[in-house]
Amino acid sequence: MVEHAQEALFRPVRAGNAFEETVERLMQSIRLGVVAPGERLPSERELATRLGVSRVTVREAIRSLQENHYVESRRGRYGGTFVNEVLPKSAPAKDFGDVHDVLTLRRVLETGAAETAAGRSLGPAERRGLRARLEEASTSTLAEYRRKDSRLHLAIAEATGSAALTAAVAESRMRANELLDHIPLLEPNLAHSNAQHERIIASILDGDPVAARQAMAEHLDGTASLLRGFLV
Amino acid sequence: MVEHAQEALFRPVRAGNAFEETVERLMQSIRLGVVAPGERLPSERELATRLGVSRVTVREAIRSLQENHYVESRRGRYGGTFVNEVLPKSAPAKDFGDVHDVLTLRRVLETGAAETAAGRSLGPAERRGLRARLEEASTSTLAEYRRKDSRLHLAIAEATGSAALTAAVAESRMRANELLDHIPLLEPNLAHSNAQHERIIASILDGDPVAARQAMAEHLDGTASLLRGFLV
DNA sequence: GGTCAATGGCTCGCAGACATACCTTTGGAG
DNA sequence: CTCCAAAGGTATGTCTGCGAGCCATTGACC
Repeated sequence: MVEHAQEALFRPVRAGNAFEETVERLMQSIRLGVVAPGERLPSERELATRLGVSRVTVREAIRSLQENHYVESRRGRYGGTFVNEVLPKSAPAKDFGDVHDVLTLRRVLETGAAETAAGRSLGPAERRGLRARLEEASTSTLAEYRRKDSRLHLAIAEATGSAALTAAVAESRMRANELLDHIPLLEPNLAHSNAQHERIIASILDGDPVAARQAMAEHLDGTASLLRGFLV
Repeated sequence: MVEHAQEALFRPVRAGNAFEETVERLMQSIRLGVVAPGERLPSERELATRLGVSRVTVREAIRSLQENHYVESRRGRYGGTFVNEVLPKSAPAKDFGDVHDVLTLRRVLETGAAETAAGRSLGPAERRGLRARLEEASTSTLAEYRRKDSRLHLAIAEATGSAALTAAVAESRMRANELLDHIPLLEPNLAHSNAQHERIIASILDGDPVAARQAMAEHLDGTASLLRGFLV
């Protein structure tokens, strides 16, 4: 029997209970900027259907987000659950146990996504989307940077046309962001990131997979070494 | 709100119920050759702990595998649940809906894994393990090829030192194998695969990330185009 | 001003999964 | 030959999560 592969295959079948998983997903969609401040989440009934969870569970998750001041709900038609304009600071440190794990997977997924996206022929809508996200990120403030940055990276993953890859990137980014939230974000870093973003997007739009991978790798390695420096 | 990223984030939180997920995991460990024919699965109590599931659920899953002639259980000390020497043929065709999805993610993960593994300094045990898996695969018969092939690829993923990446590769391979089980496996393909395997492992052991990625990409693209040809 | 569709708010009974405890079988060690 | 540890086999009470239905609120539209 192959010993080590078992660790992967016999890992827990579910990360947490339905409630916790649901909270996690909604948090992700907010923290990654998929649903921006002021915007409305899908209705409870729709979320229940899409997340494959009962409405009761969705409501419990939303209540939890309300209590932590991430969202507010309004009743009546045209009501719904809205993301607050001012979001709480991130949770107080979790386990940094597997920094290497997170960073390794992130690097593989995101450099692969950049390369794959560059190798496809993108439609005009996709090209516009990428440019728009790039613009968003480059003009963002320090406060909203992490969210705009994630939206850009998610857009790149989407440009691969693979839902599974997009989901994997979202998951990986969320884990990486948990770590990144604990190190300072400085203006110079931000400017540097923006320059790298431009190179990445340009390479993708030019259809140059090698350059896109290379640019993404440099971009990620930058924050990775920052992280390793701060956490060790 | 970014529309498409929602598809990834608002996907179902759980693939199935605890029972189905457990069956899936045990099937994976058998079909991927992590537990070989004749070998014993971990005890029910251990599986329950590691999979984060009750022993009742583990037993139901094992019963299901028994009924499908994948395993047999023996009582008493030194008993246990053993993988049958002769395994049933794979299930009758599932949905080929997202071939592109599966292949895209597989390519990203496995080329990334090969590159990462080649970029690390591997210990003697890891190097021996890789060579052993290569030997296994190259001397295998047609019948057991898919399993030995998976063991080799999993060993490469393990060599990255990232459990998360290994788990992702296992998951991805399982999905890819479901597709591959429906196309013929011919002697010439097998010989070709073996040659490619040698190049991949050689590049990893030489510490040449670029060559490792390149070799893995060619290897995967071969079966990918085979698949696309047969399924379209 | 009335209507009504869509949304959040709420309740209750059922099925699945769980923890826990105990029973039965088996074969190696002493 | 006896003992007993470790494995599968069984039973029971609890709790989480689900389904389904209904209520309360709201604002656009007529």
